Amino acid sequence: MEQKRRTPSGDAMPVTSHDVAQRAGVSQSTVSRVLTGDSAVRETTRQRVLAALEELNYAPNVAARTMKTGRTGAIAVVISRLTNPFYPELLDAVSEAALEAGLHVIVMNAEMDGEADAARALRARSVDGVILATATEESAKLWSGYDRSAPIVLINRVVESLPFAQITGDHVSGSAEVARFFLKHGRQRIALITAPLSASTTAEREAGFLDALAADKAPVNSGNIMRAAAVSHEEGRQAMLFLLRQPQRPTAVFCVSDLLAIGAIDAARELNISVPGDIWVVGFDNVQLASWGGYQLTTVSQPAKEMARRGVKALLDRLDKPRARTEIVRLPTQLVIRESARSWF
Amino acid sequence: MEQKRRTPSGDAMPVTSHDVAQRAGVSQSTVSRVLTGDSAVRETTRQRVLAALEELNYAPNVAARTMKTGRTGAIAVVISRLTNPFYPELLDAVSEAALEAGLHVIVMNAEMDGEADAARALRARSVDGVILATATEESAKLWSGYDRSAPIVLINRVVESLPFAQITGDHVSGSAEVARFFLKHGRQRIALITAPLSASTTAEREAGFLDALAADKAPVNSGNIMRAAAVSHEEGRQAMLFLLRQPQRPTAVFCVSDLLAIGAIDAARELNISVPGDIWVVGFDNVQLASWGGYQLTTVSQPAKEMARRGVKALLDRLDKPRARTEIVRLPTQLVIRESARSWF
DNA sequence: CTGAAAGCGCTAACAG
DNA sequence: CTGTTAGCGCTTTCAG
Repeated sequence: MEQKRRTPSGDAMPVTSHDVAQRAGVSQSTVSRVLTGDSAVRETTRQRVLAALEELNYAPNVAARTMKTGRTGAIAVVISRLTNPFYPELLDAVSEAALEAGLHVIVMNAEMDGEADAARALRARSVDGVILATATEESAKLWSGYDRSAPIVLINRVVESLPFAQITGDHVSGSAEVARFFLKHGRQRIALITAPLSASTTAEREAGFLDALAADKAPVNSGNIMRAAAVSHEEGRQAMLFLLRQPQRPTAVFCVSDLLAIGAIDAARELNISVPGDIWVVGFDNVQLASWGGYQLTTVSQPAKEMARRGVKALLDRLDKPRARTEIVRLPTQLVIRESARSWF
Repeated sequence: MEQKRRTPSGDAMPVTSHDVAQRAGVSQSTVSRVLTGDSAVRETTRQRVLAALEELNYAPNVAARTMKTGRTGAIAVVISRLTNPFYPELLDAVSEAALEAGLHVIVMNAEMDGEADAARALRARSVDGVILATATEESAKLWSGYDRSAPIVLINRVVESLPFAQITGDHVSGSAEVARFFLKHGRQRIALITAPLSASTTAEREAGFLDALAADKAPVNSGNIMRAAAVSHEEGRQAMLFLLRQPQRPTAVFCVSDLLAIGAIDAARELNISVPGDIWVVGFDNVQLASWGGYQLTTVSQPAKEMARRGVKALLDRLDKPRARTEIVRLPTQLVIRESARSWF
């Protein structure tokens, strides 16, 4: 057994490829060759190196490798607080896809200046690329220094003015489907609980819904459009309380997010108003919770897994061939009918 | 305006401290001094460097800095899939605490070999430390090479055989409180929905509950102890369906996790059995969802924020003074009474 | 106070 | 096939 190298204070020094080389009786570069595996090494020496690697429990110093290769093996994912249950699902999906590609995921919080942090990380080369899950028009100036060849991808939300690859759901048609669903079942007084327009997802869902209704000569009464200050359970609840206390209360409400819809259902519950007996409630996202007995929410499902998978893939493509063209992809969405909005015959 | 350096293929080269030095008319080491700020620099030259820094939009290369300083500015957090809503809340809290400390968070998925990945990252020096949120006895061998001075901290779950700092909740007394709550309100037939014992949280909650009942001469009938194969809505639901179909069904159930409890409530709902009229249901964690109208879950609250804050602090302490002693801290928990288990007088 | 110079550990030419 | 060598960009002595 060799003597471990030690600092003056007695700490064990980390094992370097030099230590491995010494132990295997080869040069340091041969160790490197075995590690990277792209250059031919005689099988017997390879075995010797492999053995030394194992015995010393060696792991290459990532910082040193990064300096040479320019690759860190990590990507930043900028996402909102995880209080909206759609985001954990999306983050999980991104993590899984990244893991498959051998990449580490650094999470940055959009509400805590995460986008600026990600921009800094990219310039500092501490990540190979960035996935923006919650970009807004506000983001545009932050990324103005980058062109389509930059390793940046948007998922979930879209920002048309940005030149990067973008993967989102087809929110317009998903919401239009909700509108037609209401009309087909003769819902007369229709309401909308929406959110700030800064998120493209919200804007598209709102437009898709309202336009489809207007196209059918059934425009929504402007008094029935509630714009929540944020996407949260409490905001959905408050908006619904307001709607339900009107003299002529609506008979169907579309909420641009499941979280708002769940707050809305809870508001109805508080007032002893039956969902769907007295009022239908529909959400958007199809989070896990939407399928559980407490809510049984009719909603539009978004392909979060697919979005994540494609986002990571687009990022990897960009790293390999920066000049390939970028595009905005819209994945199909689908109405999922459950108890919160359905007819019984 | 200076010429940007370019690669042969025409890409803009990243700005280095050399570029900044040249522009400011000083040596590269002076730029470094200004950057690190620990060495005195004449104010006028400092200003000149600062200006150049700004103009070139410089960001120091993290890999190069890491090589010199040994610090990466990132920590790994190993956590389970985010499908149990307690974990996003915990991760959010950790992220926030880490951000405050100027650290990036790399998320690793315990179910996808995240612990091994974290161990590798630590040896590769791609992270400064590791927070294990979902460690089990299984983890022990992975970390056997490390002693108390290693930058590793456990939060949420505890593994006694590990020598690291550990921050958890007082699950035993929280669960005992549930037991006494049941007894005080005369609940006779008491059941438990628990989970695999590999998680210390589960083991402690289970023991705390059962021991408190036994101490009061009200031991739980072994037929009323359901051990779910995993912590999920579906497992909670199935366990509850079984309990409710017994001839003498229980009048109170404690679930070792809110997610199980929510599944249990949904099972009761399916069978038209009233909660809390026919049966009380209590969970553990106090996730956000527990307070919403669809479940109104009585549960034991855990200080996730505090756990995260302390975990990050413990890690930072370890980095600064590796020899300080480690300990297992148990933060207080608290019964939160809501509709799923309460009496009306 | 400032510049010159030595490496951190690795990869990738370049010579044998 | 293998060893020698030159840096990657930064921090930190060491000399002025």
